[in-house]
Formats: sequence, structure tokens, C-alpha cells
Amino acid sequence: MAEGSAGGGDTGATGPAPRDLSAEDLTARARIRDAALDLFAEHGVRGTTIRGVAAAAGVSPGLVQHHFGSKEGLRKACDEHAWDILRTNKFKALEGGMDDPQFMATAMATSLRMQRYMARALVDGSPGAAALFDEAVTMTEAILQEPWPGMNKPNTSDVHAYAATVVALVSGVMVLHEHLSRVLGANTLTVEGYPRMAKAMVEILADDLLTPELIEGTLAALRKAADRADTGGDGGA
Amino acid sequence: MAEGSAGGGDTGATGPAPRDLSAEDLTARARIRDAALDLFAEHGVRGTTIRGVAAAAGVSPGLVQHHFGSKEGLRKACDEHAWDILRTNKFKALEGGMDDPQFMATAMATSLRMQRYMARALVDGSPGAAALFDEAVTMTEAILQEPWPGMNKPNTSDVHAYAATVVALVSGVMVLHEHLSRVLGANTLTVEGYPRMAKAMVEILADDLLTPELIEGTLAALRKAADRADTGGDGGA
DNA sequence: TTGGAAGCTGAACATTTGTATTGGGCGGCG
DNA sequence: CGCCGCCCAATACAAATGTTCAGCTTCCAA
Repeated sequence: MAEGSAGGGDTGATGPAPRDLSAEDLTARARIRDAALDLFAEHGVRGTTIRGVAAAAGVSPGLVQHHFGSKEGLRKACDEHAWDILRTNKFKALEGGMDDPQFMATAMATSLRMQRYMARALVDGSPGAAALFDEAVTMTEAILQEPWPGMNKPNTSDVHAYAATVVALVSGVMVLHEHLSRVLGANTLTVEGYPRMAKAMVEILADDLLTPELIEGTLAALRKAADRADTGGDGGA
Repeated sequence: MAEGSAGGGDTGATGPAPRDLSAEDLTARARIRDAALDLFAEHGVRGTTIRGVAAAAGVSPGLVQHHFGSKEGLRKACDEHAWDILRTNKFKALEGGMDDPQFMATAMATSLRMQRYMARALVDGSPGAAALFDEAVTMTEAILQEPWPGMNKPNTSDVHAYAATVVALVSGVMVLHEHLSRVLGANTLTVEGYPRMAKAMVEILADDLLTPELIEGTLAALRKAADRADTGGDGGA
């Protein structure tokens, strides 16, 4: 996304209110977008007001309109920006920039912010988030069929549903980060809380939590339920 | 919840618009609550208007106000009703009423409806949903420490995080049912789509998707990240 | 230097939306 | 039979909110 020609800094004419330190050097347009990103992520699109975004960015409500035309335009800009960041970070990570700790630190910081936005956008019905979800499913499905080093081939007859469910599981902990953080007593979207949750997730995947008998029994019951649904019956699941 | 004395049926004065068949015999109060339940689940609390609820229930907006006082009151009533239904169904299921297929069918139908509402309520910031989440974590933690028949003890040093993450994973697929349904081409909240997703979920839990080496490597990396976070460093996760 | 374009502000406007109020119709009860 | 209480509809009101607009300031270019 082009950021415009980014004309000079503060005018200082009417006394600029004390602003966020880290956001001081950003274009007003970028500041508005970042503020919207955070507010959308926290309260949803409908729960966020233009005036609230303007106040958080330290600008007037009119300027939001001026730059993004409408609230929908602002949301679209947030979608695209989050998409770009996530895409860029993914590529850089795959290219093996992970050995630079400084890069990883800042990358994770911005990436988690965008992931938080996208998680909320998934529930808010954003087209961009839905597209990202679909892409993640496609990519996961490809990986499952041609497993990466360190991975085994999944034991299933329905790779598509398997991949979709994996993506939903991973996305789900992002969407529910608020509750997870409350229960764990640490924000799972920061380095304080994330490792603890990730460890639990790996353990859950690695564990043989269910006995083979229970697994087989459950799968058999599900098969029966699916059959009943197919044949038109309305039996319970 | 008391449903009031359910005074007589339609007045027929202004010609009652054609209503839902199954909802015909319900009190206006119950119809309003059910309509709100569905609309809240689909569009969120903020995305739902009193007038929309009234129209869906086939009553006037004033009546909503009359019965529930305010929008917040309506949401509270929805919370309590969903809570009651889920709690009741859980007890009945545990008491072994599962062998009656007719009961199971209707129980699943209402239960899935309430689960859908609760899933959205989790994101909308409803106190009731948060309480339900907490209760689920507590119960899961108890089960993990004293496993039921068919289950093994989890292999972890952090049962609390383990339980919380399990609950988040299970809730997550409910919250994201819209995207899961889109990708799978069938509503995962009905008997048509649910078994397929449940099967995938069981397979994911049962699978050894990651090799022991990768698991150990990931856990080691997470330990390092957690240590760095504890000691105040800002290293990547 | 000067003209225009862009950044930006503050107030005004129209719509939506939650809420309050008034009034009518119906059944139960003295 | 007549009154009262409850259920319900319709209207009115006020706050919130997305959007528009006129005007000011700053910067770049000719």
C-alpha cells in the first residue's frame, strides 16, 4: 500500500496533544489505520466509532473520512495492510531470516498484532479474513499431502476436512485469546503468555489422550450419525 | 426461567402476519428471546437491533422493551436461557438419557443452537459466556487429573494451561463454524456437517502428526522463549 | 514570490437506534 | 355486568454515529 508522499511532521500550530511515542514519526494516515487496527481487533468493526479511531490517532474525525472515504474503506485498508504484513512476514520467515533475533522480535510483535486483528475479522465477517482462512486451508492441505520434514502423513481419509479443522483449531486459540489470557493470567498474544499456550497445544497434539478403543468407538458413532444424516433421518450426532 | 402466565393467543385485531410454524405456540416473550438468540448469534449483539428482533419475532419493538427492559436485559435473558439449556442437556446426557434417539435429536438441535449463541457470546464479551468458559476449564482440569474411562492422563507439567487450551480448541471450532462450514460445504452445526468435522478432530488428536524430534525441538524452543520473557528480554517467541 | 494542491480541523446534517410514553383490546374476577 | 390488570401496538424522543462541507494551514512547484 502506498502511503502517500508523507508530507512533513506536525504543524505545531494548535498545540499537538501528547501522542504515542512510537507512533510519533508515522503519517497521520498510518496512525489512523493502526488505531483502527487495534480498535477493530478489540471491539469489532461495529463496536468501533470513527470518532474513537480519530481520538486514538490524535486527529479529527473529518480526517478519517478524508483519507479512507468511509468506515468500510477504513476496514478494507486494515484488511489489506494486515494481509500484506502477514504475507511478508511469512515469506521472510520461510526464507530463513529467523536467525536474526532482532528481526524475529519485531516481526513477531507486528505479526501478532495483525493476527489479533485477523482473528477478530474472522468473526466480524471480513472478506479478507475469510480469504486468508481459505488460503491457509489450501496451504495446510498441500503440506499434509506432502509432509514437511519432521511431520508425518495424517491418518485420515478426508484430508480436506482434516486441514480445515487444523486451521480452525489454530485460529480458534487466536480468536479466543481474551478468555485464554484470563484463565491463564497472562496475555497469550505476547511473549509472556504465548509460550505457555503453545506448549500446551503441542502437548495436546503429541499426547495419546484418548485410548484406541474410545477413538474407534467415537469414529464408529460418527460414521453412523453421518450415514443417518445422509439417508435423510434426523438422528442425533 | 418463568415464562409468565402466557395469556391467550393472538388478538387477531390487525391480522397477524404469517409466522413461523414451530414458534406459533410460544409466548411472545419466548418468541422474542428465541429471535434474539439467533440474531445475536449471527450478527453479534451490536449488529442486532431491537427492531430487527421484534420483526423476527413478529411483534412490535415496544414489546421487546416491555418484556426485557433494555437491550442489555434481553442479552442477559438470552445468556441465562442458553446457560440453562446447556446445563440441563448436559445433566440429562450424563444421566444416560442418550439411548432415547428422539430425545437426543431434539436435545442436539436445541443444544447446538445454544452452543452457537454461546460461541458468538464468547467473542462479544458476554459475562455468561465467560463464566461458562471458566467452568468448562475447571471441569476439564478435573477430568484430566482423574481421567474418565477411555482416557489417559495427559503428559504435561501444566494441567491448567492444558485444560484451558483444550477448551479453547473445542470452543474455537464452534466460533469459527461459519468458515469451517464454507470450506467444507456443509453446516458444521447441523447433523449434515458436524460428523465430518468431529471425525477430523478425533483424528487430529489421535494422530502422531509431529515426529518426536520436532515435538522435543519445539518444546525446547518454547522453553527458551519463556525463559527469555521471564528474565525481561524481548526475544521472539 | 505566488498559485495551487494536499493535509487537516471543526461544526453541521441525516440516519439509525435504544428508550420512554400513551393508548387500545382482551380475559379474569368481584 | 363492570372493573382491573396484563398483553400489545404505535408514536415520540434523545443520544449516538456515519457522513458532508466550508474553511484554514502547510508545502511544493513554477
